[in-house]
Amino acid sequence: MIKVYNTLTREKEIFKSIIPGKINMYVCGPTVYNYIHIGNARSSIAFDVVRRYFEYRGYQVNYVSNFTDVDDKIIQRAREEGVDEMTIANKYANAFIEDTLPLNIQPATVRARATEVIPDIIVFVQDLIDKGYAYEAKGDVYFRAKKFKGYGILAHQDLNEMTENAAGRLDDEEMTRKEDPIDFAVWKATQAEDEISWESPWGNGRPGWHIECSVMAQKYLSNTIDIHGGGIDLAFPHHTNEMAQSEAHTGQKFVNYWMHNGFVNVNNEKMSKSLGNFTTIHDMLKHYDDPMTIRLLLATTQYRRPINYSSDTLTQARVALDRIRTGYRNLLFRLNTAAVGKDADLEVTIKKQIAVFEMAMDDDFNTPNALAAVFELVTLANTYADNKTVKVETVQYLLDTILLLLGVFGITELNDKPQITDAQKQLLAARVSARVAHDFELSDQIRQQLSEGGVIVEDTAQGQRWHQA
RNA sequence: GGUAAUAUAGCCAAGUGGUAAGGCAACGGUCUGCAAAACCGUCAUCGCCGGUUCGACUCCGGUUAUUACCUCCA
Repeated sequence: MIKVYNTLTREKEIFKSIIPGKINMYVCGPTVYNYIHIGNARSSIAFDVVRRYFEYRGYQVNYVSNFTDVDDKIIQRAREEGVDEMTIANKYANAFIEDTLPLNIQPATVRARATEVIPDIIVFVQDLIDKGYAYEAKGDVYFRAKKFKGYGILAHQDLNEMTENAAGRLDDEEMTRKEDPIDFAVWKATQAEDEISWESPWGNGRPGWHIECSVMAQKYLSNTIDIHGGGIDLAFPHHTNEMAQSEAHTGQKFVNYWMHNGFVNVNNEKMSKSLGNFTTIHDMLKHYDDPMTIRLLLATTQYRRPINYSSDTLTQARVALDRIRTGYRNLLFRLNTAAVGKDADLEVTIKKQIAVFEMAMDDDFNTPNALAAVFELVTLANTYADNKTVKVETVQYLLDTILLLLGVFGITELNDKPQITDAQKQLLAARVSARVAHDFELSDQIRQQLSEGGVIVEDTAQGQRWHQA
């Protein structure tokens, strides 16, 4: 029984999919006008973990995410760089794909793009007009927010105050177009001749922000979807508006479970493109060669909580991951010297930790508690590996279990295939001989030499063990 | 101003009405030719003030601080 915190109800609810065994989820992807930063990555990773856990639990997950590839910021960026909008959009959409690959984020089942669904958007908007939920004004089309019952409840905002706030921001010209300051654009008239645009019943224009997600969620999933995810900042206005549009359009509930991840902070301030205090994944990957550390770092905090990003927390995550890898390797080394059979008692203990892991993840994806269970298994692995005799089936079971559970966090490789030179192989062999001969001076010297070449040698009761630094 | 969230050891971070998981760091042991790795042990009374309760860190009220959202933003 999996419980999911639903932003709409502000409660953890028992999860039940519409179709048994299958899940339709939509996660808001980036507006592609810049490289993604760690905050954006957190969102992708948080929902990747959600997806992987559902898959671990046996669900078939249909995961749709989008690129919003037409938008004010893209147009502005194109202006600044003197290129057309699609050049910008394609560049950063590709960068997103490149940057998320090393982070081991599974590709969406469908990766949709706003510009690919313009005809669907136009149909959608026309329907809103036909139903009286939207109106055209000088080429723009606005949604009558107050006509939609319950507008604003997702973000728990007071309608009157929202209206006041909105009014304060609008200029006179906008006020004359909008019936109500709180109304939002579902279609925007083209502002300049050279701007990207599509023909529509309301003249040349482009989609407003929000509408693309409503359209794509419906087109690639269904009228009612199980889960809709995104950063907490999207609760308002983005998801609020999506919900209003979609439900006005279909007359059905749009989303059963709204999930929102917390922010990544830097110095206790949110990391954001507008504040300029962001570290892009693109840059980070250039200077940091162990992207799995990011995945572990994010797993140490529950997805709804804010997380502070710093070199300290990153280092701690790196060390923690090393501990897991070392334990895994230590046990893996015993595979060579394991006896046939299994240790039934230990397997019972392992199963207990699996249960702890699952209980934690069932509770709204409590990765910190789940991770604690993994660490218990690592300690078990190290302790077991220290035994005089170990049984091959149990060693393998423990190895498989650690990898299986970490796989839910997207950490799917713990022992990168070591690559050593023939010379290093010979040195390792020579060192074994030296130790047999009790020539410690020579063996220490060889160990030093290997270490300089990045091969770390350790001596155990079962002989010489080595790994790459 | 409105609406929320958060406040737990040096750091990161879970958690329950009955005396605080896990990781990092630190300290002390064990093992080891040495080293490394590992294992064992030690290390907090939960922002502040009240209240409810036999008992609260866990509920209620207040207070302080921090952060976020209130149409750029994951």
